[in-house]
Amino acid sequence: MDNDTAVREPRQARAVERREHLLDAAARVFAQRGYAAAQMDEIAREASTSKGGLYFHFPNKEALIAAVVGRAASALRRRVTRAMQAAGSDPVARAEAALAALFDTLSAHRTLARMLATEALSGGPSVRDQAAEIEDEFVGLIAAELRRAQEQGRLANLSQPLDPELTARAWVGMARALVAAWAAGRTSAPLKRIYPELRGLLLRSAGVEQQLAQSRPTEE
Amino acid sequence: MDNDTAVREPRQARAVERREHLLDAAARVFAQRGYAAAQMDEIAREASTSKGGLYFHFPNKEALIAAVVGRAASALRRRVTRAMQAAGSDPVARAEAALAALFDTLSAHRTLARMLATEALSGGPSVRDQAAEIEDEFVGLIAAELRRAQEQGRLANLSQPLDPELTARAWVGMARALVAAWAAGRTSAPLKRIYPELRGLLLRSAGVEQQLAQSRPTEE
DNA sequence: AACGAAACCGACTCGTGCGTCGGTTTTTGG
DNA sequence: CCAAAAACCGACGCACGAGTCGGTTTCGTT
Repeated sequence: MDNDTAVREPRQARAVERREHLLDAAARVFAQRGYAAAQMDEIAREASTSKGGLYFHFPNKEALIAAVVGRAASALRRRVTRAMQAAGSDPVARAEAALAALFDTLSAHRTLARMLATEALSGGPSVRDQAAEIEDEFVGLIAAELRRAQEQGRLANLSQPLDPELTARAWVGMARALVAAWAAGRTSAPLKRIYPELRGLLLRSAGVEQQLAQSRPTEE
Repeated sequence: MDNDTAVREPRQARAVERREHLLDAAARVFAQRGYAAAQMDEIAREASTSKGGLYFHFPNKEALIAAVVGRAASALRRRVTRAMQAAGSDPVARAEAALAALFDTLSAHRTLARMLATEALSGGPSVRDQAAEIEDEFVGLIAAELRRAQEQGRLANLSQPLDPELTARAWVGMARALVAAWAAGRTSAPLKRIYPELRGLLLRSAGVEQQLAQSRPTEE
């Protein structure tokens, strides 16, 4: 009938939607089986399509997992930066918000957590590098806030001032370790109890004076 | 000639020695290539032997990496427990000594660090489990000391006392993150500077009063 | 020396799973 | 309604690498 008021999705949109669908399926399979054990056939089946259809959208397995990891990273990045903005301008609050968002997001999606914290390491070197870069990105984000906090004298002043990047990496390492243990079911502690305690460890480690130490439930 | 004062190694010893040699080669290759990409052929070549010879000592690839990881874990365990003994009876000193030994050992052997911190994750589920168990073991070791320290009132007394196991896991997570970043060359900080700072982060995070905070160079 | 067992060798088998490709269906534009 | 392009299908080809196996060498024993 009418073809200018048409509601049809102009191909591009369909393609994007389809791609998304495939990525969902791939993420599920990769998360469950790990990179090596995940088979392209199974991913296709999981997406109710065929290998040919899958290969129409992604040139090979490596590119597929790269896309999956990349998308997960974007989602994470979005959440973290939003949380930081919402936290205002206080660097300590922003750094803490970033960690909280990271922790929340990962623990809300076991799949995503497994993906980034574990399975990404089992792919080829390219995926490993990709995962490392993502981690570095978050470390950088937090390190920047710590640096500002330090300049404002919000951190403990020690004989030698602490290195923001090193501290940020340690923070992320803590969070990752706790999430990983939880995701693998190796810890008895329920999630609710973990974060507040982690928060305490983080802040104390950097010598932040905890004037407003009320546990503020992790938003979202 | 004489057969009771014989110096010959009674086969058993030779076998052990050979096995050790093979494990060395395997460790190198696994560390460099990762589990999946490491080929039995290459390991054999690295050990200047043949695939048949390799398979005479190990039934399959899985068993081989399990042995490699197991041996590395033993070495680590030996060092850590010795360091703890040497640290005396003070629980805080013992916990810290354990971490220091862990950090020292890993950072002294890039190969070993890659093995445990990274490559172990890329093996099959069995290896992953093995690695997780090893980590849990160290976490338990440290958690026990933290618990004692807590009972002696050496830790910050907060509204709710901190969970020793969770704290221990966070500590190990920190150490692992820093070692991994260093081993992958993603951090500019030289090793010498890393540990003292890590030590500060650790102790502060648990609210330990640092009466004897002198940096005591990591022994060995 | 002579025998048997342990240790070692490397060419071959064989399962597996990635990626291809000719063909079919669906969508789009005219 | 009709091409033509896009999207999809799934059987097949093929490389790869773990594990096997018959044969050879080394070593200890008598």
